[in-house]
Amino acid sequence: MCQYSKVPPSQLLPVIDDRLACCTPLAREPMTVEQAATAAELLKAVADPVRLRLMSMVLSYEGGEACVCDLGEGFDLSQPTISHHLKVLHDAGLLDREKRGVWVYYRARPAAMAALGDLFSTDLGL
Amino acid sequence: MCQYSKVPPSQLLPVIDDRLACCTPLAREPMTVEQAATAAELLKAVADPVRLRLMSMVLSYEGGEACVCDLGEGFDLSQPTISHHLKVLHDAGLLDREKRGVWVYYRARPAAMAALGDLFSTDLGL
DNA sequence: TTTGAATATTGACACACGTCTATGTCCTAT
DNA sequence: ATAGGACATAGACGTGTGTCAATATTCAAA
Repeated sequence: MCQYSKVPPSQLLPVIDDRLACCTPLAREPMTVEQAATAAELLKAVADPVRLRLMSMVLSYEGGEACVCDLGEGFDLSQPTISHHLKVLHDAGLLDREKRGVWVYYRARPAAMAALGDLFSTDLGL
Repeated sequence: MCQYSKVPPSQLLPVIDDRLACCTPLAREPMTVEQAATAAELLKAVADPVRLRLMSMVLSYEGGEACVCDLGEGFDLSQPTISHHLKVLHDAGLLDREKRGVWVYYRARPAAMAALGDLFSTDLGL
């Protein structure tokens, strides 16, 4: 629980990102070396139980965003460790970050989520 | 290219697996610790550029299966390293393995692929 | 301006991971 | 029975990763 009393103010504007519109579905044709490298970076960021839970918490919070002070709970981990995991997700382009006063809010980037979804999509091209 | 002359015989029967029907979508509610652990194992297996390309090659091969002798090409890696990566994918439940004569054929497990797809699915529940 | 709280950064450490060489196993053809 | 090829396993080695304690930074309240 946050120990400060002020209420988080506004919603974040959705951020549009095209850096990740690279990921072909896994199943249609062999990936190129570059596609595989890019996709693997994304997947490595998310391939950790703590980071998966963090992503899932951010996504299911009201407004799709969450304060670090709320995210830290439920983990038996030190504050720097949580901060580290959030940084990994942010550096991979999966989470957006906004500081409001003393707090920092994280929000999932739709483009990155879509890129992950596309990787494992099974629709046959139409 | 395979150095043996015999032609790969039959198709594999599709394998039905329920061990992986565990993965809730990431976005609807916070994952449990167990869900995150299971999903992270799957993701870690696939979060490597070589393994991504291997998966993609297997999936896009005719009949959805591929011989190790064909998979090894296109990589600047030793045969044991390719074998190691295939084992990782197999141990994670992503690839099925069948030995036919001297060759070994790998085939993607639909249930595991579906589990990965579900993780990042954005459909809202219906 | 000083204090205290929220978060990030740094540096250290143990462990996991990707790769290789060397070797083993299993199958087929001779 | 033997030889050779396809694939797996074992062991070694360097690098990457998750974690922590300690410290720095930034902001708000008093």
